[in-house]
Amino acid sequence: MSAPRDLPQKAKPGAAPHALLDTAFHVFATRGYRAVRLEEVAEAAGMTKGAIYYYFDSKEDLLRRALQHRHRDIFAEISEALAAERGPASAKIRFVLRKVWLRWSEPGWGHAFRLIVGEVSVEFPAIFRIWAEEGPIQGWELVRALIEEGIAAGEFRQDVDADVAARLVLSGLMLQAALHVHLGLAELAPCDHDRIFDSAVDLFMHGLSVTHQLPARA
Amino acid sequence: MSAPRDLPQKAKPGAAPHALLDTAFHVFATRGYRAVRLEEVAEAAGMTKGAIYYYFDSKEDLLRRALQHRHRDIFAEISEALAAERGPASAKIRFVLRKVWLRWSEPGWGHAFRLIVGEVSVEFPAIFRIWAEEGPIQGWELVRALIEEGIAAGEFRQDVDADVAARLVLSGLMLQAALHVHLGLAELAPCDHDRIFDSAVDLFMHGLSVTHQLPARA
Amino acid sequence: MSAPRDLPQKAKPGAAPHALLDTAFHVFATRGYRAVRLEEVAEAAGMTKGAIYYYFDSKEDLLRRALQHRHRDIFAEISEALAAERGPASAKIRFVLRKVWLRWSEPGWGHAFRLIVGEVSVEFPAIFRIWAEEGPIQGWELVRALIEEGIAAGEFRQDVDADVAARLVLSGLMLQAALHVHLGLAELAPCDHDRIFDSAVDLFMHGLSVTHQLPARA
Amino acid sequence: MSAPRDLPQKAKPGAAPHALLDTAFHVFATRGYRAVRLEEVAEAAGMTKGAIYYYFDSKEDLLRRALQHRHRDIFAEISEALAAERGPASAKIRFVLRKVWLRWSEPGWGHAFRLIVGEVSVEFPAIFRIWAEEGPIQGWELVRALIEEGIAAGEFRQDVDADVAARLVLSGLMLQAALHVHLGLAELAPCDHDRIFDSAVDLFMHGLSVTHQLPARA
DNA sequence: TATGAATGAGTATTCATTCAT
DNA sequence: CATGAATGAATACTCATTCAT
Repeated sequence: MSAPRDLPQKAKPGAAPHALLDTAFHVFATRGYRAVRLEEVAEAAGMTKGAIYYYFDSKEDLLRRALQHRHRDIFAEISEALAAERGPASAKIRFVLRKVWLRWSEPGWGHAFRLIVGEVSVEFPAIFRIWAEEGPIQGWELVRALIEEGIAAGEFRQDVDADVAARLVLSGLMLQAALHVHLGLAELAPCDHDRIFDSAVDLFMHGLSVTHQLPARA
Repeated sequence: MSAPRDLPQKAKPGAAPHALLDTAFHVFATRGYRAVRLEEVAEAAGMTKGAIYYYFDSKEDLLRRALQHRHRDIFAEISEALAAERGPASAKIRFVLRKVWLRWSEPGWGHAFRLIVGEVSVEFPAIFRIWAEEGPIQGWELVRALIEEGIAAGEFRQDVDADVAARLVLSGLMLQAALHVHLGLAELAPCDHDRIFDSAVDLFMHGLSVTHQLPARA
Repeated sequence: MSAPRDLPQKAKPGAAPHALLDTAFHVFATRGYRAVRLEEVAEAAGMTKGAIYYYFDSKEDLLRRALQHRHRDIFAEISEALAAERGPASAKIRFVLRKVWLRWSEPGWGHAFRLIVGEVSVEFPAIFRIWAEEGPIQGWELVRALIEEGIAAGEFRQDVDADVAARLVLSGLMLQAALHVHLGLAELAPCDHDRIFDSAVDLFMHGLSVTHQLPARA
Repeated sequence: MSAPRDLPQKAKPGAAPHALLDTAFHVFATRGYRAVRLEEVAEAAGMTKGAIYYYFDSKEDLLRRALQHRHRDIFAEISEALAAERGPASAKIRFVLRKVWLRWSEPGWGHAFRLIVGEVSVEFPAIFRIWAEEGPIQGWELVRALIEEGIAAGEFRQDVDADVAARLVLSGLMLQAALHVHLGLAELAPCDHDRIFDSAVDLFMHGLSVTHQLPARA
């Protein structure tokens, strides 16, 4: 699936564009849309430039379709899966966060993040907008709803700002995934992958919870 | 910084390159390093391509210096400022977070983030590394230290994972600044700028605080 | 002409290439040999590029054969028809001119003229030469002979330059047909189609005729 | 002026595009717009491809400007020169025809004709239209007016179709120039250059003149 | 026969870089 | 210092041609 693809093999006719899209996405994400020559994409896909132009109108067209093809509306999927979940809001939130953390930790995701935030956002703003709406924004709304559910149930504090809370935790995990897992910060500032998730969610849940603030010691 | 550059001829250092660096940074950040032609940078700076080559060796050189020039070691500055701060760890953390949030909210910062994460990370990994070390990583360490100070002082829970907590809150605020403040998400999912900060810090402080978990209402 | 072509496999000669040749000729003539892609020819002919290569060796081969196929040695035909004509030279000339004018007025002829004069002349000079010899030059000679017949019969002036006269009238009608009838000048400078022929022949005949020059009125 | 240009020499700065336009026109006219590579044009102009793109946006742009640059509104010039002419309409017409015949006999004109009729007409119809309007059509009108002047003066027959007469003689001379002088027919069907003009004009004048038709001998 | 897929040499175009003035 | 002009290597894209099926 998200495997880097073993390139040299002959692409089956008919399925060729499919494999091509995966390869193109991978190459663009890894090396940069602008920085990579179409010929390199072709080579990586085991074909020649001409073949790409048989299927796509231009480099831009290839990128667009590659993005569409790779695009999985993760929060729509999660919403569905969530419907089957029972239990308190905190459990549901934990469920959601685990799902996204796993997805964002998949190999290649960080490069996709880089591609979209770094290049698509300036070169194809319309595509960036779609990503933003179906990605982060939808995520914020899903989690915000769950937090509000928890507030209504008395599980979380009345005065929690559900919207901002959702934004903070998802943005935090997303950027951690991008920087730490994919962009090399794991080597510069090592931290166990599971620990990041567990501690982050713990902290987040503490922040939401109904509490008694103890008087400061001093 | 704005070093005079040792060039064969009588190069009068200073003024001109200074403005050029700002312009170059702005144009690269806004429109993309790869996507923008040097001629456009020159035009934006009110000179011609040739003039740029009087000051810089190449487009890459221009980018490097522009990044250096714009780079302010924010956490070093904050560390210094922090030295004068009295009060509990929570106050110090709030002080630090406010500083970074304001800095990250400055116009153009989000584009710089885009430039660095999106283009520099793949094209000039060494520069990216420097940015990472002096930026996020240093930030994480500064805040982690303050959290540990709070833990030691009994102000925060003993079982808080200071490292991850620091990562989460800084990553969260950083990506919020980039996406929300600069990359257009403010229009797609409006949220007041100050509220994001205030609510986020509130949530974070709650998450750290020593608390009495009340029995669930039901 | 529509020769079966000796190809390695069991090539069923005939029908298909015939239509193809017509289509190819039309497309090349209308849109330009160089400017048109073979794929467009194929599409216009209701087949695919590959099929064309079953019948023809190359784009050039297709053009050659299309030209041959469309080529009708008009002046040879006219010579034959002329043999049956009785009457004075002027009548024969009128007969010939009417024939060529009608032929040159046929739809598509102007584009063929364009193709041959505009593209074939520089890209395939040998083909152009054949066209010139069987077309204009043969025409000039045919008409010149008729004029000389008229001169010998005392019908035309002794001092008429039969060669140049033939050239002038045929060139004039030919370019009028090309420009006026086919290349759009009819809209920019309207003139009735039959009138062009009738008046032109009238003028020509007056020019040839034995006359008494009257003294200028003033 | 219309000299083929001695290419290797260094183009003076500032005047470069001027020489380039001439060269480009020459190369396109001689070898075909579509058939010629931009690099060949550059080479012929003593520069490199890049330099052409410094001055022109595209190959098409170069052609357009080259056509404009070379374009001399011959009939406008002739109209002016004509104003100084005294004498009967026949003399004026002879004057005009001589002018155009000389112009159309200039080296390179036939190639220009080929370029415009053969390629420009199908690829850039708008430019072709302009050429048609300022060339043939304006010529027809000028000569038609002179013929009408002659008719009014009693010099020419009342029943001459001035419009068609003008068309015929100009088209005849134009195509003779193109085919005979420039496109190689002079070798296939030799005819003295001056004789073509003199005999053609003689014939034309006879055709226009007031005459007494003698009874046919038979 | 005919097609869809693929090729690769060719071509227009771009753009970082150079340099005489 | 600065510019206009020019370069040429790189790159997107085209299209005649091939070929397995």
